Amino acid sequence: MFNIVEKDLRERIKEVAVEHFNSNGYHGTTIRNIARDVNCSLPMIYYYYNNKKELFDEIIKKEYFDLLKRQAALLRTNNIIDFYTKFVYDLNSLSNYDKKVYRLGIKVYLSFDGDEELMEIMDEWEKTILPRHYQILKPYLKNADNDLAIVRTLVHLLETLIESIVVKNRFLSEEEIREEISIVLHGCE
Amino acid sequence: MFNIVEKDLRERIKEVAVEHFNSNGYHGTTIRNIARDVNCSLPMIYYYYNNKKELFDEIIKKEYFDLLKRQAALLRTNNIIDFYTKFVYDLNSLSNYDKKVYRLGIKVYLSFDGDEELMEIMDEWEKTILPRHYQILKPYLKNADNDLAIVRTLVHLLETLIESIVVKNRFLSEEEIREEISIVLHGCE
DNA sequence: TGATAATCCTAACGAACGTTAAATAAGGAG
DNA sequence: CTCCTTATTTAACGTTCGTTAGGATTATCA
Repeated sequence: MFNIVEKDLRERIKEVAVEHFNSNGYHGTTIRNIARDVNCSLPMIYYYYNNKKELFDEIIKKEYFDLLKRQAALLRTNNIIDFYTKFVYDLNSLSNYDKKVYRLGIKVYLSFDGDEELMEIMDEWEKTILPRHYQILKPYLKNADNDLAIVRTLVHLLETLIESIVVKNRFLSEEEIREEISIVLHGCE
Repeated sequence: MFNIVEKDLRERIKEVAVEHFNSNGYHGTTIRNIARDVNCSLPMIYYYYNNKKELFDEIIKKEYFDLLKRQAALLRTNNIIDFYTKFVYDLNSLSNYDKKVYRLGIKVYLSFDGDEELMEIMDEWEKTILPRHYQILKPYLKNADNDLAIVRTLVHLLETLIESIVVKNRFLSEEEIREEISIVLHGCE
């Protein structure tokens, strides 16, 4: 009746699971510990999720990819360097939950967790990355010979910056982000 | 007596352990499976290593950091772009064992495995990275205002390239490596 | 050869795991 | 009030885990 203050149990389970999978990996996470932190009984987790793997998969397939798409949708601006700087800088203020989902996704992306099925989904997504950034950068690129290399380098740099913020949980200032992106995109303004 | 063909059992255990920790993570790896693949009895692993964690720690503390130091020692040349290109390119031909040790180390570095003690060792090493590359790049840097940013960007790019080769197990051609490094180090020749 | 130390094995321990059966509680519909 | 669905619990199943006790085998060398 007055269950407004308390989130849906199913959702709370998922949130705690993100925390645990993040800190202890798939095999290091136990349903019992999740239940303890959620403050519910152990079988309740089986009431909402068929098994451990299904819980993990839902986090990656829904939460992580939703997050990626939300991030990708942000991408519009006039100045290309401002644009990418803001894109990375805003990751600093991602919610803790989103950061952990992101981190977990990167873990699967690097084959540090998850299984082959999830990896295939990751590969599919990865194929879209370079073309997408190429489209964004196209109007700003000048000489045709190393255009693709610039896009590749930028994507590589973005990867490390994202990793720093999301995985290593560091704060990167707008200035240092801008400096590095400017070095790769020098001449593109 | 004629044990020449067969490697030291202790060493073989470690090699198989690298394989398992790599594929399944710390918690996903079982002593029993290691023993099976080594073709020895289960308690033999406890004969050479006090417990599972000690086995894992030895791989990171000895094998991984030995590898990092071996790699860092390679760094001398005339042309700075050639130099870094070769540095990355040569990772392609690392032995499978070394690649797996490297991968495992990165996993710990990103806090995806291991514990806090190992993380501290990682942090110590990390502090040496920027100064070391700054020393190497110093003679080639020109204007003082964004010198440090160039070093940082290069180190970040190197990180992703290393991850591509070692973690994602991709082959990167010398040309694409050179292109990306040249973009970051444009003007430094 | 025979003692001593280094290797190696079979067998088992207790604990923790993923998962499920079965019962109970709560809440609205008729 | 009864019935039925949904939500939740206690208790346990079988399995696998890390680890160890205790004995067997093999090498070393006086």
